[in-house]
Amino acid sequence: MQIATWNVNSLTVRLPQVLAWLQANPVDALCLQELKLTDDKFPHAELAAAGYQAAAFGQKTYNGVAILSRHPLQDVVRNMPGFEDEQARVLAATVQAPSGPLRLINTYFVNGQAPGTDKFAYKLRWLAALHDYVAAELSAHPHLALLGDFNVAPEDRDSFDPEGLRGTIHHTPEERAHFAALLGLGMRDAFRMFEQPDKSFSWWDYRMLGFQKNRGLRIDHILVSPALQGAVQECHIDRAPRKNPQPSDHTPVVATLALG
DNA sequence: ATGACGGTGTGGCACCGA
Repeated sequence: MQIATWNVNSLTVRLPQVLAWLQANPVDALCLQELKLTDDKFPHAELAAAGYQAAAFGQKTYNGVAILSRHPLQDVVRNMPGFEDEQARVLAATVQAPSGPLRLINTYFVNGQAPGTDKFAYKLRWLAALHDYVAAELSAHPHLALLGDFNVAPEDRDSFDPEGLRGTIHHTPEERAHFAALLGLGMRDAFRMFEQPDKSFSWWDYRMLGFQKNRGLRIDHILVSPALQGAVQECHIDRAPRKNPQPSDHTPVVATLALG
């Protein structure tokens, strides 16, 4: 059982790359963020031809999340119940795998722009709501994974310049406290369950040769519930798609679970 | 300090991302 997350920065532009990646990496489920398209434009047919059904939650221009799966998807929920939000950032679904049900919460965390801005305040409200939502989902679904673009570099080692960027967006104590609060629910960062190369990142700025210089951040994550942790066999960042022509600025994170 | 790159929109640049 393999699950993955990828911020594609426009599914319209990146669909050929997603299809090529799925052919080379036939994961059981793939969570996508930043679709930047409405649901009527979602490419269900092309993905079905590749063996994937999809639950999509999009909007025009910004945001948008989808869960692709080789197995049936059930109990699809859009956004966080009780948290009013005009932005399409959260999509939950249960993957009915042969090994049993696996609840996935696909999230596109708020960027937050900079501390002190309205967007940052929105980010903190959103993070607080997510904590409560994950807590509720955990009690209902022991086998739970929280995947997505977290827009938080959890630790200094998750940033190419932790000193220079200290206190700036993705690096603030407030954001990191919210990430830690998710771990406080018993969730674990699958990537950090294993030894990993130094300077492992999942996003690089398009500008100033960010990728070539490995000036990146690790902000895309897969968190797994206590009942899943014993099943996690591997987790890695796949840098290959970042080398494509016309790449997304993010690249996929993949985890392998031994379920059943 | 600013912008650098890339995507979207109804555009001729502005806004947003991270």
